Amino acid sequence: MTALKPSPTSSSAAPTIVWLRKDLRLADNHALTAAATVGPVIPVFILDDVFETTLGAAAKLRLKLSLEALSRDLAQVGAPLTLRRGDVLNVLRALITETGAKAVTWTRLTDGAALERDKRVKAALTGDGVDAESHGGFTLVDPWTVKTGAGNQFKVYTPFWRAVSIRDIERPLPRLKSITGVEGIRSETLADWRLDAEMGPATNALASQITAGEQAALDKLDAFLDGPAPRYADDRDQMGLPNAVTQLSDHLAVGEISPRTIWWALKATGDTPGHEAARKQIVWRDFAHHLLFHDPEMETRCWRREWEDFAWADENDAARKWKAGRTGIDVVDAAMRELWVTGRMHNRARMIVASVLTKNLLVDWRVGEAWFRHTLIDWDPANNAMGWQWVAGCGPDASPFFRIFNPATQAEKFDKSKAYRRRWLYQGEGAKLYKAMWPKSDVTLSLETPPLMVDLATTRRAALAAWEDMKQRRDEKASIEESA
DNA sequence: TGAAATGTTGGGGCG
DNA sequence: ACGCCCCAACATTTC
Repeated sequence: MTALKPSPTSSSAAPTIVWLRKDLRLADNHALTAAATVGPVIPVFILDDVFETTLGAAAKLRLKLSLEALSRDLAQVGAPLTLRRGDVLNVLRALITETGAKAVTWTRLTDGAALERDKRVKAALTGDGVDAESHGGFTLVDPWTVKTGAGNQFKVYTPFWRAVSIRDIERPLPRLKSITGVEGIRSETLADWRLDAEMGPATNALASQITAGEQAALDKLDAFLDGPAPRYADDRDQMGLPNAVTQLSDHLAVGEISPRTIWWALKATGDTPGHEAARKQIVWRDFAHHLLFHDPEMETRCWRREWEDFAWADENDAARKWKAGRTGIDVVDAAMRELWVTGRMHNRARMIVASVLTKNLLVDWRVGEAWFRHTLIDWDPANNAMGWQWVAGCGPDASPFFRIFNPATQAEKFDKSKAYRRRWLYQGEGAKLYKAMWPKSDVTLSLETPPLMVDLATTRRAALAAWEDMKQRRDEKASIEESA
């Protein structure tokens, strides 16, 4: 992480390639600023296997919209975005040959797939004699720098929050107003990438629900600070108040806004319980990346490994009904439609639907994780894996399996006015959007909901029994090992 | 960032 | 006035 030095041998410095990935912004972008400070810049986005295989259908569409916005923004400040598809190392080496670039910068990612790739790229470029330099900023703090008093990783959120909140969080860098670019670099065409292909006929409907780009993110942040921020601690759980939350999750996922920008904007504008609750949410995101960094298998394996023995069901008919929003549990079906139509879901609703899938339906959390990955525009590897495991009971923090949400009780508490359910069910605005998106679906826009697919009290008891079973098998296994 | 079951308490109706 | 019972409200424990 040494600072780039201007080339000592020529007055016109060699260009620097800025390899953009999930930092699609001009403000508080250390990789971009470091490069722009020393000479001409070649911003490049490379569509590689990691993007192609990790992103779901909705996230790919979201990425497309973000790249459109970034492309406009970069052209406006003088350094047009280059698009290339292929193996990252091949693309970077080709660009270096074409342009005589001497350095590559990027913003670090620490999830498993990206980390593997980036290590390989850094080693190879360094071997080539190219200055390869990674920068922080995707999270508030680098995941490996937060340690307990004993020097270990954190496994519980609250102490992690305390440790992060007393740290000196870096102040965001100002937005770059002018960047020296390089002329005549071949770029592929975004449309050719067909990033909307997987959304199929729902593409336009979903796109109409998205406001992409750095400016949109900053506008939403301002709107939040000017309005609901002081009441956020109480109102954030109210599913019928979509404007009580920041709505920044999809912007964060592609890096159109940095968490440090949000952190310092909250610090600067208020000291209410609402402002603190919002900062806590940003730190949850850091916590997720902290956990994933220390357990790179967390996306596919239970964080508490002993939970691999739990008798989860694989994809089944119950799971398919859950995905389709046909469970007969009104708040669940409403939430699953919100997910389809907007590519997002209220945080409280995410916990409720996840609890129903993993506990009342006893379906493997990975089925839900995969569905969210497919449908969320704000999909993030760490947030998604942590969230699902947290609810399923096999994840971190004090969330034992017997914390089983009662959807009816949750709806009564967090959708008392029924505004959320009305919006997404029956004749609500959201329900109409859903119907327009899936004209051939069997969803009727009537007051009728399907019958409850399961009895909540019975399935609750069954889930607790399954948990007892797992514990018993674990104990038996332990005693066999002991006697052996 | 549960929910249900169980335990405790205290006020009021009533004999 | 007093004890008894009922039960709502709240607290604690258990799953």
